[in-house]
Parts: sequence; C-alpha cells; structure tokens
Amino acid sequence: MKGVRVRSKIWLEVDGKPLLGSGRERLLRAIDTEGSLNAAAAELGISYRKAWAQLQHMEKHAPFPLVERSKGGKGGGSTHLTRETRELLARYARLKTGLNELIDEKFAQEDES
Amino acid sequence: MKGVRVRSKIWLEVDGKPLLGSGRERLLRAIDTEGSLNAAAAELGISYRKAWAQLQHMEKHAPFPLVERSKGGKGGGSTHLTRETRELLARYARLKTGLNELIDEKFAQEDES
DNA sequence: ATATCGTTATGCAAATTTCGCATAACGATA
DNA sequence: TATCGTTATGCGAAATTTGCATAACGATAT
Repeated sequence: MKGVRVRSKIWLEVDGKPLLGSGRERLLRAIDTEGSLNAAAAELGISYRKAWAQLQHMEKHAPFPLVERSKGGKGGGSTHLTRETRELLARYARLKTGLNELIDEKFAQEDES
Repeated sequence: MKGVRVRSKIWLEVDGKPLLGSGRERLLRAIDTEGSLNAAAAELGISYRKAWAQLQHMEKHAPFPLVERSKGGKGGGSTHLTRETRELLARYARLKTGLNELIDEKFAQEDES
C-alpha cells in the first residue's frame, strides 16, 4: 500500500487513566537528568506549566509517589525521581523496545504490499 | 505492578496523518453493514456530524477513494465501501489481531509483577 | 533578622479543538 | 412536482489545551 505507514503506541494505565506513555517518559527522563522540573521543561522545549500539569496527572493516578520535590533553598528547589519510578521507566522502556522489535519483525514486509 | 495495565494501539498513517485506527475501523465496518453513513452513526451511537467529519478526514489522506456516496433518490441516498477499502480493513484487522496476540504472549505475564 | 534567587505551584484568560444542533441540498420515485 | 431519507455544512456552544503572570517557598548569604 503506497505511502501508508504502520504506527503503534504502547502505554500504561491504572484504572483506565493514562499513567505513562512515551511523552511522559521523556518528561520523567528529563527530570532525572536535569534534577528539576523547570530545567526538564526547558530541555524538552515545553512550558513549565505544561510539564507541571503532566506530572500532576501522572501522580494523580500512580500507585506510588513518582517524585520528591523541594521548594526554596539553594538553587530554588528540585524534583527527583523515586527509585520506584526509575524501575517503572526501565520496565516501560523494555516494553516499548520489545513491541517495536516485534512490529518490525512481523509486519515490516507485510507493509510493503 | 499492582493495578497497572499495558495498553496498546496500532494504526495506519499516510504522510504523518492518521488514516485508519480502531475507531475509524468501526465506522467503516458499520457503513459496510448498514449501507449508509447516517445509519452507521446511529449504530455506533455517535452524531452524524461526527461520523461525517471522521470520514472526511480519512478520505482527505487516503491514497484511493474509500467510499461511493449517492444523494437523493429512493431511500434518500447511500454510502458504500470500495473494494480497496474492504481490503484495507482486512489488512488492518490482521495487523491488529497479530499485535494483540503478540502482546498477550510476550507481555502478559511480565505485567503481573 | 532579612534580602536574594531560582525553583515549585496555580489562577486565569486566550487560543484551539471538539461537539452537535439546525438547516440546506439532493434526486429517484410516487 | 411533492415526498422522503439521506448526504453535506455553517455556526455557535462546550470542552480542552495552552501559556502568561504571579504567588509561595526556604536554604544561603549578608
């Protein structure tokens, strides 16, 4: 089928509400490397407001605390991932790469038709 | 991970624009069985306006005509799928069930952790 | 004590998107 | 040429997303 591409997406939900998809994965990883939500938002080129809202939604449905935040102090504050969040990210990454491999293997040639 | 579910979605795109996902698949199948867009919308419990817009978007990016429409006449009019659309639907269905099987096989137990 | 500074935390209005009501257009048949 | 059930859309309302502006915070420096 000329010009038609197969795309896919995998994500985690908790009682029907989105918990972690690839966009939010990017945000969490940026928080991890930057050490603050503010810097993470800048890194991703999105507004702090938006990044904050995304994190809020995630935490609202997460079965455990995703981050530890601090306000004020030297450097103004910080946001760090919890250990459980790092594990969740690792699990999600495995899931995603696994899915992509499967799709490549199984459907790539079928897609040439 | 307690209460966390893995969800996934697969769809077709043509130059970055969505062509066919599971919602639109349902619409096309309803059109096929009902013989009209109007009846299909009722069948799915969505407004005609919405179904019409979805079909418009699909046709805007499809590399071939998706439906044949008629206005007026006995019965007021009709919408029918083209042969190529039926083939596209079949291909998409295979893709989707294949993906679901793979996910069940590969990731279901991993999800129990 | 208190001023500073960069972060977290939100209110709120504007912009965008989605939704659906209302209505026109259509044309084979009666 | 009147009817009838469909396709086709304009348009305002409703919902959602976006981002500007501003407050709150508190360890450190003064």
